[in-house]
Formats: sequence, C-alpha cells, structure tokens
Amino acid sequence: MDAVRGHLDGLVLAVLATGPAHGYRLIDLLRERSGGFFELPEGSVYPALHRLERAGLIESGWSAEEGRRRRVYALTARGRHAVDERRREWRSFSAAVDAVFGAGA
Amino acid sequence: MDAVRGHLDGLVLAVLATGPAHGYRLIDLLRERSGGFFELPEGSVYPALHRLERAGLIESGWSAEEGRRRRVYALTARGRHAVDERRREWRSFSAAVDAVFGAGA
DNA sequence: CTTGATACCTAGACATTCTAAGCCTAGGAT
DNA sequence: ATCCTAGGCTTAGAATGTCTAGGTATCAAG
Repeated sequence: MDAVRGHLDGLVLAVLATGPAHGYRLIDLLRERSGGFFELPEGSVYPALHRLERAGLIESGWSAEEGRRRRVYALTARGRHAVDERRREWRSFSAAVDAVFGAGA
Repeated sequence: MDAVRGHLDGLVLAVLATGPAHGYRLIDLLRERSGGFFELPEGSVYPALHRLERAGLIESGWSAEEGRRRRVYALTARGRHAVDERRREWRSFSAAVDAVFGAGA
C-alpha cells in the first residue's frame, strides 16, 4: 500500500474519529471500512500512531485488562479538528487528480 | 505537493495521453487541468519523466527549433496502456479513502 | 547588460512506508 | 507438556520518491 503515502495519517485519524481503538484493531478497521482495500502492515501503522501522538493529535493509555496488553488510542481536541482538515485536503486533492485523469476508460 | 507521492507518474501519463509535451509545458498543463492545484517543482517532474522513459512508458526527442532546446515526450504503446491501468488504480484507491473518511464535514 | 521568463538537469536532504525481525500472552491442538 | 497460531506491540534499516537548491543556457525586454 505504497499509494497511501502522505494520506495514512488522515486515514488513521478518520478511523479514530469514530471511537478509540488499539493498533491491531485499527488495522482491521481500515481493512473493513475500505472494503478490503487497505492491508496495512504493522510496520506502517504503529510508527504512524507514534507520530500522531508526538504531534498531539491522539493520546494513548494501556488497557487495564489482564494478560493482553493493548495501547488504546483516542483523538485529542486538536486531533478532532485535524480530521476535518485532512478530509478537506483529501477532497481537494482527489478532485484535482480526477480532473487531470479526466473521464477516460 | 507531497501528497502526490505515488500518483505523479499516473498524472504525467494522463497529461501526455492528450498529446505530446515538453517538461516545462507539462508542469503548466498539470496546473491548468487541476484548476491550479498542482504547482509541481521541476525537481519533481523531470526525474519522473526520466523514470517513465527508462520504464518504456514514454519516449522523447529534442525539438528541432533553433535556440530553445526542448525535450518533447510522448506516450509509447505501453504507456497508452498504462494510463488506463493507472486510472483504474487511482479510482479504487480514491474510493477506498473516501469510504474511510466517510461523509463527515 | 541586467533582469526575468523559458527550459533542462541533478545531488543531496528529507519524510514516510515497508521488510523483517524480535518479544510477549493466550488458547487450542498434538 | 509442547507446539502452533493468533493477537498485540516495537523498532532498525532498506527502499522509494518528492523537494530543495543549486547549476547551465537561450532569448526578449527594459
């Protein structure tokens, strides 16, 4: 999924906008919501989560359940704002690409 | 325009699908057809052209006009095929991203 | 004759995704 | 008891591709 480059952060934020999730679950949600299109490796998603947390757009806590350790991420206030921003950016970007590709086959 | 990463080749091919062009002109066409969205630096476009030529999707020749030297690029047969391929790929990619972003603000 | 637009090229910086490994728990199968 | 698979997190290093920033050169206009 190299085509996702530059858009992954927005996608992660978009998923978290619908509720907190831990990394592994997030990968599943990205696959499900994209109709199976996104099969992102952990090595892409975990660094993205760390990046977003450093940037203050998400925050995390370890889940209290015994045994399985899970780091659960949720949007911060700034993160909620960022989702709309990224979605706007995506829409103008995708409109621009559509315009260049035209109505061809 | 870092968001273009991974999609630039397809965009270049799409422009050349409407007729041959030299690099500088191509940059203009990308700006025009995207409604001013794409302001790509030469340092992105020229390497992309070289890449595509090495890959056999486009071919070039120096224009005969005196003075101004221009390397004019045109799609090869394989390049014409590749445009449709890239457009299809773009459509499924953009549908996937749209699905994840949802209908939010 | 200097400036600005046209036109091409490229080395190195930079950011980000992916590969590939490692570590650990839980639960079912052998 | 032991192995295997799935769940779950992490990170180093490779690979890729865009951008920065510089260079070269022609030509027209002031």
